[in-house]
Amino acid sequence: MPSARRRPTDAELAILRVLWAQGPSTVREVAAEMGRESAYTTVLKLLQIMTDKGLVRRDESSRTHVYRAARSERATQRQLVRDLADRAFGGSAARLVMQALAAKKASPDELAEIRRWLAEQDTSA
Amino acid sequence: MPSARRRPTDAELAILRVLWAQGPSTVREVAAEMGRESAYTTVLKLLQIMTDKGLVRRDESSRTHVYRAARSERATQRQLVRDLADRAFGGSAARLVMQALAAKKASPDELAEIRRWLAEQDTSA
DNA sequence: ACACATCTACGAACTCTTTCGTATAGTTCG
DNA sequence: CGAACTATACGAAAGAGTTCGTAGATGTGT
Repeated sequence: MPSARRRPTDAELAILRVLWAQGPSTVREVAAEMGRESAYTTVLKLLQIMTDKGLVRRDESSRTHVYRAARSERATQRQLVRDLADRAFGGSAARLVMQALAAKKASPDELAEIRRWLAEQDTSA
Repeated sequence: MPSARRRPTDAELAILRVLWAQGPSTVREVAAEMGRESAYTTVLKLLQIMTDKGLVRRDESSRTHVYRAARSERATQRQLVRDLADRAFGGSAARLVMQALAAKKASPDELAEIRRWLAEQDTSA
């Protein structure tokens, strides 16, 4: 039984974003945050599927269930980046990085943050 | 709204990788490069669909058609990075960059290349 | 010409994702 | 109690993606 780690679909990721931003939430809270783009039962169904897949955990102790993301935003982002690097960059994170910097202009602040990060890599290596 | 830019699917991306690496190719050449994981007609069907979508161009001048990627590898990579930044990083390329660096250790050479890139940004700005 | 190989076109099946309506049960409150 | 409200569960449909078999056209070698 291969522990095939699947990446979240688009709709699933949209829900995860809400859960990461707001913390544990009910179906209604998630649906409200997503606007009228999805009906209440659509969000409910997605959350049920995501529970089966292990993407979210469900607290059923009260009648109104409360959902929370099973994995952190950072861990999920890492998985997605790794996946994209493998699928489109021959597994090279560095090449992905340079395309990322080219794809959207980073602000001076962001560039500074990246430089700081790189400097830390130097000292810690 | 005809110019709704869709991202290539997994199977499409696998084929594009072959076309980028090998240049314009026939169905047989693509299928051979992909091993026995997909039957010949599967590759053919995908290429037909990709032609309709505008992902590849088809040269029909000889009986055996020759396909080539419609967009460059770089342009496609950029689109994918932008898409991922929007879906999972709040549109911030810089945050994606730092996760990319964390997701897979970059080699010293790669880190040096990134520093060089950053330095160029400085001088040109 | 005939047999055979190779090519494209196309349809059908199957899975996965996404959407939402309806059914049903628990809660609230007049 | 009973009407209105809110919750979960479930089914089904619609769409996208993937796979491959079969049909039919075209080329090749004997």
